[in-house]
Amino acid sequence: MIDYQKIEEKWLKIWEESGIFKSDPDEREGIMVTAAFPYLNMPLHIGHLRTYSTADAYARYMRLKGFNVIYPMGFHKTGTPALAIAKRVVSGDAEIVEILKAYGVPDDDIRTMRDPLSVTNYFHEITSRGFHKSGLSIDWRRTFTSIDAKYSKMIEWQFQKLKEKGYLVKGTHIIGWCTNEQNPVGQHDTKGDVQPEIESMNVILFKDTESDIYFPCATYRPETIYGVTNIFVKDDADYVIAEIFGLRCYLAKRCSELLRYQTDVRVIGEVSGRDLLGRYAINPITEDKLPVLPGFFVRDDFATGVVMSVPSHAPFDYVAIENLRSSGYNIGNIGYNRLIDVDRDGNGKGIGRSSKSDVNGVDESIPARAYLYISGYHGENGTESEIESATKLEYREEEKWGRMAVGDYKGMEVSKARELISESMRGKGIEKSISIIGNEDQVYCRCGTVVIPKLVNDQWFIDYGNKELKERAIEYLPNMRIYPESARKSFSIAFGWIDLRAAERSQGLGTRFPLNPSHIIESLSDSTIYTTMYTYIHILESRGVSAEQLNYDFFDFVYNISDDVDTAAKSTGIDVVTLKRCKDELRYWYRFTSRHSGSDLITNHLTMYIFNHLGILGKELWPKQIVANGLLNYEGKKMSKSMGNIVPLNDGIEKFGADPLRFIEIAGSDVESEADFRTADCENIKAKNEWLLNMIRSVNGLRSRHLNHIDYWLYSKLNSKITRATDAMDGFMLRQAYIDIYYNSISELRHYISRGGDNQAVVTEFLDKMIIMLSPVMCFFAEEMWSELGHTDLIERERWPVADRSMISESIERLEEMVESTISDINDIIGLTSRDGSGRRVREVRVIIAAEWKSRAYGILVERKSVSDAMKDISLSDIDKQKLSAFLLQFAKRINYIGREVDISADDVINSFRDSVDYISKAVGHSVVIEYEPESVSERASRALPFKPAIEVVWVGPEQN
RNA sequence: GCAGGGAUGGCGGAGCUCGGUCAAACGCGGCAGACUCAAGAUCUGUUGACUUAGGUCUACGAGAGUUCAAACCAGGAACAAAUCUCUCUCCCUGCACCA
Repeated sequence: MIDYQKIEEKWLKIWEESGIFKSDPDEREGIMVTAAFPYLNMPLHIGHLRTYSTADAYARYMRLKGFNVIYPMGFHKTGTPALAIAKRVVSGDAEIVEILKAYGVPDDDIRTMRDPLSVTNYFHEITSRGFHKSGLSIDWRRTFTSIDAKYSKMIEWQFQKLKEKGYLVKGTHIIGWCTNEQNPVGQHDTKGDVQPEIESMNVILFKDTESDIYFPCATYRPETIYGVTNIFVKDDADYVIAEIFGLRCYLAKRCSELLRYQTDVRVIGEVSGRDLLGRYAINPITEDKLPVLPGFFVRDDFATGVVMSVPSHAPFDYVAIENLRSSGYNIGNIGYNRLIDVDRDGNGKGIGRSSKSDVNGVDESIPARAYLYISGYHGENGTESEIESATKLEYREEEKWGRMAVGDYKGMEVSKARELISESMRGKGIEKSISIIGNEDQVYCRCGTVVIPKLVNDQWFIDYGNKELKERAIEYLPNMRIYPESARKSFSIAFGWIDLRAAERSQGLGTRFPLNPSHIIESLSDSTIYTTMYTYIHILESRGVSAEQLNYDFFDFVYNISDDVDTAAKSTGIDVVTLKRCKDELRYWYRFTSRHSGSDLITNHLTMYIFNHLGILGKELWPKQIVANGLLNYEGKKMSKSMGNIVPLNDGIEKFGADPLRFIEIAGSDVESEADFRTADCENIKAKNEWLLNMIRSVNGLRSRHLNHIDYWLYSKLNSKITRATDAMDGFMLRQAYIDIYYNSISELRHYISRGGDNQAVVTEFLDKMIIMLSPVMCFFAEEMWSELGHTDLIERERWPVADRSMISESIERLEEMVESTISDINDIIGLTSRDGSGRRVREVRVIIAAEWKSRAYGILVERKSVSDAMKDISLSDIDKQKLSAFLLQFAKRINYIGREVDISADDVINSFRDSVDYISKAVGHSVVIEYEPESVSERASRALPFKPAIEVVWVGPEQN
């Protein structure tokens, strides 16, 4: 068994000692490969390795191609998740302890995570170790973290530039907010990690008939204004009269308190819900007089606590009305007017068409009632969740297929009418809007408080909506190399809608925001142009330059915004040589950069990466190549905390071996698609590796001698493989490349051996080149096999093989295929025909090779695409007309799609089959004779085709046994 | 809701850019055989249905639609969709202050 751990340790040590991955500028072309640096609030799992190993394979490939390559790596410590972890650990949150344990963090270590810094420091160590063990070819001299003092200096400069160019703007913004902790609440701050979804809702104002106070009714469906029958309030709740929207309104007391966070609310007086009952309000559009009634479903902590009732189209309203009616409550004269027709196929009926329930016989006269029926709600025993689903279904269908049946927009699609109605009411000042948290279930902060929307004033944003910047990005997009190509579209869409992006936060680790030092620079914004720093950070470190020296002059000079080295030297106190080295090295490595990340970062990080480069830096420093890879599943399922199926990176390497893991992640699927790590695949690769190693060890037992047919075949396969694989690599089609390099090579070697191949020189060359090509992916194992093959230098110093085109022979490969397919045909025929139960046995098998003229005739037919033309062709005039037409006519039906065949003479085919006759006999288990069509007496001989010999199975009857 | 992507055989997953060479690569899994005292690993074959000669039929979420070149001679008619169009159903991803 191959001991992967031992091999890994061995080569890690040798790589470390040789310093092979440290690179400085030289006469070669430079390439910098970077992957989005890891955020350190959790250990990485094997899924994260996908990006890093893919980037590594690319770096290694380009090294083999003769480029000077660096693959540097930093660490991201900025932001709030680490803070959230520390807070939860301090508060003794059992859940976080469980999660960390699931990631393999020991109890004792968890207890040390009492502040964000120790959280990130802890994971920094673990992650760094994981990167080493994964075999990433990183130049570790160039590492840093996003909270280093020098990093902060660079970020401050970046924001200075953004400000100068007018990309920083102030504005207002709605966020999730915890009223208890007085903090913004993001996904990782909520119970269950749910993202608070902030939505806006319409509020329509209905004037009280007795006063100038309004009922502000929150609704998603302003178009139903034509069918409002009454107003609902919560009768056992407290209400207030408050000034809001510049008017006096009735609001639920609790709502008035929440709405304060997003608009001005001034409470004037209090009133109980019960007091509101019996009043009347005026529909501002229809001017109907509407009674105020108690609604069982009305909440006094959501929106305004005042609801307009449209019982014909809102199941809750319908149920509330019916309940009141049956309980004897005096509801006055309330009827059901149909406002919207759902008519999907023009027959006037359509309710419930998209539902799976049986909708036959539903009375559609009152839509809300019909939807309740479909959803299984039948009277008294109905549940709220049934009403809920009726509501959803009705909203959805009416939105999608509904047309207005009444009002000013009669006949118009609901979705369109809604907008117009809303617009018109806003114009008249009778519709306003508010923000609400739209999640189905309430969202709670981890402290237990309900999350509410809050309007933030005076917030700084990066203006990615800046027209000129946007245009520049859109224009530049086609100039970048993007893999997979489909990601280019995602970018172009993201470029279209990216707009204001908050640039600062009130808490977390990171660089202070220069324009508001009490805030921290938001952590996606502080990691956009940091890749530049990889190019010179080691110079600063080795020259003992301090962070304080890194003023704006330094960065202006290094980033080529200024050429004034003397000013920079003077104001920074850094010597001219060092300054110039920094500048030169930045330009050297930035001539070609390859940026790697998961495809999930296209719409945020990668887009911001591009925009910041384009916004601040000169064109020579703009991004050149982007690679966005898909994610990784484990045993067919997404890895997640809740599924408990997370494999931490370091565990994964120990369990599966870095190389098999890398192989599956890098080459197991196309870059763009989701990869799947399956243990079975991993075992399969390990077994193949065993076989390869044994193969290599057996090479010494072979001898070199003159070349046979099968040796040429293997050479041809090798060289055509090199051509294809190189093309695939250059197009970032790693999976395709490695099917050829790995799987196909192994089966070719197997075939070679089964055909009696045993030439040492041939096998050695095949293995040498194959292993070199394998090394970008299985870096440790390739190194080990390379040394097993007797090489003393590191494989990293080798060159990617170049195909010897003279060794590629289509005909040799085709002949071999013909032999194989003939074997399989013979087996099929025997299998099929020996089922007759007669007990007869095969005496021998005749393989009849087509006459020479057939391949000539076929070639002409392919060219002419016409049987008659081919018949007339003078070069075929020597052939018997009858035989010729019989032969050609069998292709007539599919004449337009028969392809050109490799040109092989009948002699070559015969020789090849005669050489292989023992092999064929063995494979079919019967004696085989090879015949040439013109000389054959077999009645099947005429069936022979140029690329497919005729087969005759000769039987011995049972009586002769 | 908005935007993007997808639906292929027991499973995963190619192919669909340029409709005929696709019963559909490759890998799992299943079955049979070899090896072994045995199991595992490995190797070989097989794995839609039917079939006594290399073939036929049915198939690529559901439903509908679409069109072309050529075929010993002459005149006439005509064929094909995983792949194109539309509709539906279902699934996945992103949607902002969050890494």
